[in-house]
Order: sequence, then C-alpha cells, then structure tokens
Amino acid sequence: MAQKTNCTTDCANGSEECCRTDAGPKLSRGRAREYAGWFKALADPTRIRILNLLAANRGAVCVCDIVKHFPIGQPTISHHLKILRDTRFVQSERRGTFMYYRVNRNCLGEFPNAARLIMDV
Amino acid sequence: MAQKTNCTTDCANGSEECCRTDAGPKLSRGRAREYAGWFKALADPTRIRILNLLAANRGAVCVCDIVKHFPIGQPTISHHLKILRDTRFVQSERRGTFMYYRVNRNCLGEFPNAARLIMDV
DNA sequence: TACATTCATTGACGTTTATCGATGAATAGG
DNA sequence: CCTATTCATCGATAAACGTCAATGAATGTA
Repeated sequence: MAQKTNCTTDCANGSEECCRTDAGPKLSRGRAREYAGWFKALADPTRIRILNLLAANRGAVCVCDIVKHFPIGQPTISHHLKILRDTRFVQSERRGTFMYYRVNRNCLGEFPNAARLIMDV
Repeated sequence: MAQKTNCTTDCANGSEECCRTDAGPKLSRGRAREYAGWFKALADPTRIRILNLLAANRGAVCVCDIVKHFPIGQPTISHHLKILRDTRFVQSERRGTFMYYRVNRNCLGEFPNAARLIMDV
C-alpha cells in the first residue's frame, strides 16, 4: 500500500538528488528474511550471554551448568539453545543423560560477510 | 529462579567435563543488552533492505523515494528509519521539506568487533 | 495568508516473543 | 523393574513488535 506521492514530478528541477536515485534494494526479500532471522537469534541479551559463556569455556558445557549462571529457568534456557542451534550458532552433542553445547566457531568469520553483503560494498 | 540441580555433586567423579566448567559469561548484562539492541535493529527483513537500498545509492535518499520501493506505508518506513538512526546505522539530514538518509559506513567495521567481543576470542 | 507536500508521531490491531510451571521422553543406577 | 536426573516440549501469559490509518508539525509556494 505504498502511499502515493508526487515527489518525482516535484523534484524535476534537476538540481536535487531526490528522485534521481531510483535504485531499489539489491537484496531479495528471501535473502533479507534469511539474514534477519540470523540477526534475530542474536537480538536477545540472554542468548548473547549464553554464547559468550560457551565461548569462554573451551570444551562443551552441559545445560545444567549453563542454567546455574542465569536467573531464568531451565525450560527457557533450552528454548534459547534451540534457537541458537537452529541458526547454527552452537552445536550440541549427547552424552548419556547430558546434552553438551559448544560454540560453532565458523560463525565468527561470517559476520564480516554479512556486513559486506548487506552494505553492498 | 534457576532450577535446583545436583549436577555438581553428581559429576564429582572427575572424569567428565561436566561441572568443572564453572566460568560464567564474561559479558556484563548491560553490555549484552547493548549488543542485543544493536542486533535487534537488524532483525527485520525490511530494515535490512532499507539499509541495503541506502548502501546501493551513493548519495542520500529521501524518505519518499525509499517508500516507493516497499509495499508498506510511509509511517512504517519512518518507524524503521528511526530505529536505524537510534542505533547509528544511518544518518539523516534535512533539506527543506525533505529528509535525506544515508548509511553510516563506520558501522561496517564494527561487525567483526562485535563478533570478537561476544565470541571472546 | 492559505494551501500543498513531506515526514514524524500517535493510538490501535494482530502477531511474535520471553518467560513460567507442568509434563513427558530418555538415560543411568540400584 | 523402580526411582532419580537431565533435558525438551507444551500451554498459558504478559510484553514487545510490525503494521496501519489518522493526525500533526515543519516547510515551500501561490
């Protein structure tokens, strides 16, 4: 429902940048949605600190140990871990009754890539 | 309300990683919130494409021109621009009746920094 | 002065999200 | 088997978010 304007006709004086820059976004809607989902996974303080905790411990950490460091319940931690796992920021591995989570360090190099693609450099 | 567990006592067998990794997150709650707010600004497909559009046009672009390229109304675009401006992803400048927006290219270099700080490398 | 245009703000709406408590599935050990 | 433990899933709730239509403030022009 893009609102109708007559900006184009008004700015036809040739001396302004307005209305001569008609280039739309180059990123497709689908790819933008993909990137947004990626950033959305990092758009929560708790998830950032979970990631930071996992990075601070070299090896993998089990859920019950993660829970200890946060003032929220275990189901909520599980919820956040699922989001981080679905977006490949962390990897999980089962050992007996325990689930061990570790950071997926490949994601680190992807940040500059994302910036480059969005910022169109 | 971190759920009580006896994980620590259970894993006192010394052969498991569990419960020997007691390092909490190093990032403060405040800084995590700051970073999260930053990522949250990019956690929407429309905002990513607005940013991409601004990056694709060398000079600044006025709001009415941005609106043309999206299937949403002008107030919503204004709303997104405010979020991007509050987080310093874009800068604005008034010329007469028009508001011109441009990408803040400094933000580009900040991505790797954010990754490094969160990932604690 | 009066009018048109650009853009931001407001208030309302449906949807999504973070959190909780309760429950269920899987595993380990008596 | 039976019980205890770890963790994921479900259902509910309150807050936050994206969007809209309507309005308002600022500016340019006749």
